[in-house]
Amino acid sequence: MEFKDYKKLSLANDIVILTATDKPEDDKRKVPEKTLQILLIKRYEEPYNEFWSLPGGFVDYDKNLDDCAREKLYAKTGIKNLYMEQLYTYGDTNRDERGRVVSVAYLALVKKSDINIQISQKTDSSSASWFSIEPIRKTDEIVDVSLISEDGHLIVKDLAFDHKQMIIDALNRLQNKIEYTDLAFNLVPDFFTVKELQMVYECILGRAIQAFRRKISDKIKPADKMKDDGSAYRPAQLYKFDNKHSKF
Amino acid sequence: MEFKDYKKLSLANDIVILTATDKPEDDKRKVPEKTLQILLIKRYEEPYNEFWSLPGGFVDYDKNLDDCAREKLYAKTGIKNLYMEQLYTYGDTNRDERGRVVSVAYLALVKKSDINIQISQKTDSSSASWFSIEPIRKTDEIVDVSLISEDGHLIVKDLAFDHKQMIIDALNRLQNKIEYTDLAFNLVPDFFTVKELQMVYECILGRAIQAFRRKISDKIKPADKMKDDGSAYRPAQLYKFDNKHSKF
DNA sequence: TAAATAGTGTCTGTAAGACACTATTCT
DNA sequence: AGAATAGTGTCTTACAGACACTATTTA
Repeated sequence: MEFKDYKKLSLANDIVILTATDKPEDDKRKVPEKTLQILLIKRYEEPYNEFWSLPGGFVDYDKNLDDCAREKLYAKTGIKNLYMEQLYTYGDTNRDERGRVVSVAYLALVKKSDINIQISQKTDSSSASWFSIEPIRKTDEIVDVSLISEDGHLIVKDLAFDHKQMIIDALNRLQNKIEYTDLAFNLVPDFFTVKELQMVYECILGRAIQAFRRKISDKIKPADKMKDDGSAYRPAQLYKFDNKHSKF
Repeated sequence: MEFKDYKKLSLANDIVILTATDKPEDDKRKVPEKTLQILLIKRYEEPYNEFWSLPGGFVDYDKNLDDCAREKLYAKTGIKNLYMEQLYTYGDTNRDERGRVVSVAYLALVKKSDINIQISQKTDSSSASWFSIEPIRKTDEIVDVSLISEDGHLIVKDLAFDHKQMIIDALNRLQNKIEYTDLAFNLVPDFFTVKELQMVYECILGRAIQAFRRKISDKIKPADKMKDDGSAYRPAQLYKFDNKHSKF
């Protein structure tokens, strides 16, 4: 038994893939701040030819929704086990001029150190690139973003479809959830300093945090390693995530 | 320009419509506790013939996703302006044996006093009914529910499709959001006593709240009315929602 | 007067903001 | 020695939990 065709429509995924990276810092003695980065794909077809867009594609009739998203994520990053959650479903009639397309957006968090260089190889006829995110806030809520490419240029054109709104929604989700979950640990290496973790929290929240060390002391445990990158002053203790009471 | 048909699938809405109502209380001098209730529809077709299910239906190709849900909600309740938010999208391949159906679930909150009696008239060849919800919690999270009809009987069969999971997800969403938003005011009449509002919070959270009056004092303002229902002892001040700093 | 609700006062513990302070390491 | 980070101590404020207390009304 099947449904009549008039009821059917196209369903897509779009994935907001975020990572945290060091901001360039001239003074090499200072601990660099962090910025969020997002992976975007350049389109080479209409509509929105030559616009940047979120990685995504149509949902396969025979696959679970979550599995589809995870497969697309793997194709772009080469990582299998990483954090992903459903974000929101966008279903306005006019969001794709080719016809009715409803899109289920996902939010994924990756450690930059985990990413495979397969990225550009796997993507066919389209180029992928990381962009730094500069959120624009109104009373703590993110209402807009600027995106800056690795060579320092702003994206001047809008993004394809309603992808900018998806990014804004994803950033707000992350900003809210980071306060009561342990999502931030998906954005630092397995071994990290307290300061590094703090920089991740601060760039997501857009504000400084006091007494940070005390607030997360029960979520981390010291590793038998010290940071050793030559450029710093006093070397910092490296920690790892203590997932005794992890909350995702 | 259109997409190929093999990409297409069926998209549905399901709506979790919740309200709060007084628990039956033998001692008429006591302020009654509140229970959450949910509106369910009895199916009279396969699959899941004679099972209870969430109100819903297929998404119209020519209508925005949100508008579709709002129209269905209006058809069931006769209310136009009420609180509704998108809950989650359920997309496992095996959730409907007739074929691939992805469903976008919504959560709606209604004041029992606002509901039109149109309900049973508007629903064609299917009967609608309210069920009291008894959540089952594990460390504060709701993991299951029992549903009790107005004549005191438990639903013994499971619900249709994955609708039970949708209800559980909706209740957890409500339980979480009620702590940092003003959603609860969608579940009390326009004029309410502090105790009545507290009963709504307590039944959603599943625990008692201390010093409730102080915590919400800046969200309510006294109305020029007192409660007057004959049965109580000292009559209580009626308040209304002060939406100066409302958060939804 | 008893019983029940309406509403206030106050103590205590916890956690965050603010910020001064000590300790350590490299140039 | 100076500069920077690593890490601690402590004061204050705010708020939640707990619970005793007063006030008001009707059976």
